[in-house]
Amino acid sequence: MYTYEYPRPALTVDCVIFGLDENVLKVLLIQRLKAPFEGSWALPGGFVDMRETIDHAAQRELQEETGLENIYMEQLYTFGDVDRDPRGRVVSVAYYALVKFEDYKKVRGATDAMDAAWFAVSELPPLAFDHDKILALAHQRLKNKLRYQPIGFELLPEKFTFSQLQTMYETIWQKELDKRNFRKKILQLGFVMELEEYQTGHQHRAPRLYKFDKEGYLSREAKGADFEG
Amino acid sequence: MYTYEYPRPALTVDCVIFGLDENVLKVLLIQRLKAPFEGSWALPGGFVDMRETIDHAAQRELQEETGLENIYMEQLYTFGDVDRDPRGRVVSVAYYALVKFEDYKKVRGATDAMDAAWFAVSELPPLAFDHDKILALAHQRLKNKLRYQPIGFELLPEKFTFSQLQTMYETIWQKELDKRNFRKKILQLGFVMELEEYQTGHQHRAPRLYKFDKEGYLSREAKGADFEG
DNA sequence: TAATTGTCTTGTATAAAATACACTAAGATT
DNA sequence: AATCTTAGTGTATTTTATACAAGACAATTA
Repeated sequence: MYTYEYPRPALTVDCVIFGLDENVLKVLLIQRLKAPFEGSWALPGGFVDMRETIDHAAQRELQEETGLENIYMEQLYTFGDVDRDPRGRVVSVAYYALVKFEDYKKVRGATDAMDAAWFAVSELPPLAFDHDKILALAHQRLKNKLRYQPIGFELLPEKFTFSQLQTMYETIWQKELDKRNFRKKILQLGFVMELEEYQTGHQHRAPRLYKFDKEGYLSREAKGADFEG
Repeated sequence: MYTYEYPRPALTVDCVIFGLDENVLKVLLIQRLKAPFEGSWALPGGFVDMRETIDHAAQRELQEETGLENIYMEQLYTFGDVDRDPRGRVVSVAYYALVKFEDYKKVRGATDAMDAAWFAVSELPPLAFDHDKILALAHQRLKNKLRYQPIGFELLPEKFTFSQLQTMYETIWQKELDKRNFRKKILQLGFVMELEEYQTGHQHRAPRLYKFDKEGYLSREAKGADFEG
């Protein structure tokens, strides 16, 4: 038992993990093992330990509930409404990340969850707590972030075609893009490197493969990829 | 005394309040009344009560320590390193806002602080805790936000001249702008309304006054003031 | 009242970036 | 060889960003 002079809210973390399955944006959910919301689907998450940073808590909870390890997540927002948890006052710091769906396609419910599974963002089950709000904000942020930073490469295999890249952008933005202009813009940004390899095995012309050009990206960033001034 | 089954971090809020004094970007600090860091300058802030949202806690603490009331603040980031507070584990949700410096020029240390005062962002005293980190992040965010949203009008009097507006942008961005191009861009954005009034009393041509055009801004936002696609 | 001072206000030419748009190329299959 | 399907490419137009200099006007002073 732990005693304090003043009452303290409990502190949790919640993780919004996005992945791209073909052309569908999905999110990783767990099925809750305990009350409240027993059996409901929810974002992976849990209580922050005293001896870990909140970033670490997010990583740990994700691992414990879904098995995903070493996922770099970014802090999203802290949710602190008074009645967001029926157990009492619980403040939750939300994180989000993009992962390669292929690498984590088969998730199992790990230690602290009945089950874990991917759901299309457009067809979600009812979620526990205020997790629908958290997820909506994360989706919003994802869309914005993609504009300025070359995240999203994390969603693709190491070598990818221009079609795959474009489809990813179209999926996350929910909008069709022109092939030629898209190619022009991406090449101009210098985020990708052309490879001398082609993706074969389909019944049509073999598309060239590309990979993310980290150096190109960083040198651009150093130059100051600023928009205004 | 309050007892819990598991230990809990304490939860605080901290507020970064920016104001523009002539051409100098300033931030509102308080001088701490108690240990730790007694007598040090720090961001206004304090513990979250059980029956208030974290947003409310930020407003309340700001009021209690500086007297500023009804300031709309935006959540910035949550700081959760293990050793950021010598008293033990304390997680802090940071908020930031812009206020009209003129309206709050004379701050007093209110109930919970020895003193409160404005400091130029470029000439800060040593700060308590990790408040330098918080402030740096807030400044960063402020600069970015100004690009996309017409905040900053909160920093000016209701009626302002183009010079004042431009000087504000130059101060926050720390960069000189071309007068003609600046005027063109702002007018094109439709954020301001021309008034039939002029600012007199100086020994030179009287500049026209403008005010923030909320309708113009909102209609633009509805149209989708998007940058890409 | 004419000249001076200091800021306010305005336009145009050029360069860069975004957009719209349609055909040929090349594997795979029949 | 013909067909199917996706890959790949260029140009003209519009929009936006940038660079840049002179006259307008109110107040003050000679």
